[in-house]
Amino acid sequence: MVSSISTMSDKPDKFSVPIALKGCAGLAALKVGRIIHGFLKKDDEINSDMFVGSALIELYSKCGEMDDALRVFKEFPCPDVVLWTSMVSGYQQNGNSEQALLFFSQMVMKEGVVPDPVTLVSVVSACAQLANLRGGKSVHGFIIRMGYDTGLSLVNSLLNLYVKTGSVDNGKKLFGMMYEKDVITWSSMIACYAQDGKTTEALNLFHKMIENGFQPNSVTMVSALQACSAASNLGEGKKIHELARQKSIELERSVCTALIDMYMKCSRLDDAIDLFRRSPQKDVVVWSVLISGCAQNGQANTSLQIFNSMLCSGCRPDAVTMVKVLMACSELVILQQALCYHGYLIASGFDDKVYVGAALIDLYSKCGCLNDSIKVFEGMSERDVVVWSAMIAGYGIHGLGQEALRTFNQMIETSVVKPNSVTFLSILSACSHAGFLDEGVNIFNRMEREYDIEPNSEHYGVVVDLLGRTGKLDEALRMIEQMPIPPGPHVWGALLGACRIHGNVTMGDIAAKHLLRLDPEHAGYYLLLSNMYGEDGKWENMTQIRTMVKMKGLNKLPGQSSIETGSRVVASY
DNA sequence: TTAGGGTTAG
Repeated sequence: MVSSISTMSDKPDKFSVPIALKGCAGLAALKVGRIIHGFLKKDDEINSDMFVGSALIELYSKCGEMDDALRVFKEFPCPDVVLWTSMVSGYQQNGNSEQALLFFSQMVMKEGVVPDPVTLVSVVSACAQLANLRGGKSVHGFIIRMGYDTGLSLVNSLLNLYVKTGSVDNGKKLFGMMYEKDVITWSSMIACYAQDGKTTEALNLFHKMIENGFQPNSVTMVSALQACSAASNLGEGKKIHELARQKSIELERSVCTALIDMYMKCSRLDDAIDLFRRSPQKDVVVWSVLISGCAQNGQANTSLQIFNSMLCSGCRPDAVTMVKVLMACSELVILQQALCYHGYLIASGFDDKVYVGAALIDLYSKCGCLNDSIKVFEGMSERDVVVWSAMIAGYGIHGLGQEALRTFNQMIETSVVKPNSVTFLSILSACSHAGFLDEGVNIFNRMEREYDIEPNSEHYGVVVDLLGRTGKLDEALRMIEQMPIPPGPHVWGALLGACRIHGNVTMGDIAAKHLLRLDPEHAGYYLLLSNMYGEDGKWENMTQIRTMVKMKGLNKLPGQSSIETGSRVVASY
């Protein structure tokens, strides 16, 4: 013991230097690391040691200095697989996965270095980060051929690839074949289900994991909470909250944020705000959750107040925050303020993000400035399905059915983007607003046949509305009767509206009966019904309905509008 | 005596 200490204190050698460098990397102590590196340059033996080299590369990549890492790497004429791997993983962990894959291909193709399981973990992670399923799958094939497919870390990284690319089937298959699983395996599979909206599967697996004797950690809980949020499952969410409290991780940043989001999605503003107040680190993510949560719960004004508090607290907004703020503006139809935020977005360089563009398109079209939506849309170099859908919806809101159809066709014919369920809702409602019966019905029929998208209750609602508006009441009713899923209140509501327009009280009665059963608290439907009776001279029925509304204490929500002068809202009704 | 890897919040 004594002798080893005296050896250590003599002079650093190729054994002690990597340990010291590793310590620096762990502490992100770049300055100290650089000093050590400086000393080494005088000693050729230490400097050319590959263990020292990889420790240096690790230090620089953990500190985000990939240029320095590359300089170290280049000093080795024949780098071994560990040095190559350090570079690949360094690029991957610094978010430069393209460069990681480039390095990997150079290593294998040009230098003939055989990758080992550790290299492949970084390569698979790079594919996952780029959502490159094809590349990842071919690496998966290689891993099987090499017989590496029993290493837990490597298989976990493959599972993560399927999570990130949304390939639930591949993930499920791999998960089923794994004979060795750890908490990361279970957490990844839960995330896979949760992110795909398979909330029941996610929560079932969460319970199964506990039954199998694994302790969920904060990562597991975040995914399980995501499932609760998506399903608005307050009961399960509260149970997970209790579990987090027991494990004293309730206020850990990611858990706390996910909990706040869950309470917001379950309309429990008070619980969400209570947690926010208690959260020790208020970063831009948790502020954004609060801002979007308030807007989603009909408190867009509060959203903007919270945004101001956030700025006052010194927290800088990012692109996601700004999108949430724009959504709140869109809700409040306050254009002047939104214009300032658009200016800020451009100044911050956030405006090149696809989801920012989509939010701007939505904002301008909802504020009545369709031309600005078009300008944003046309200025975008990259358009995803949300962007296309927002533009189609924008034309729809403005009654420009022809333009909506043209955009929809342009999307299908000229881009690789595939329409999703929301796109169809947008185009169908554009057809409905414009009274395009044949086009709407045609698109509705193609939805499942050509795009394998099952229409949901909302899609049916829009088509019923379309049929109803154009007077095809019998067809509308037939469609409802033949629906493979139970018709929601929107569907019967659309029929009732059509019955009122066309004075068909008999069918209106049928629709109303279903509606009052499905959504007995919705005052608007009672009003629609009583108006219909009134127009038909059925005063007795009308009085009956109005009495019912009074007895139930329901009030139709007053319509809201704002007046904007200069940059402030001066009145809100 | 020394090295490189896998899951997390909007």
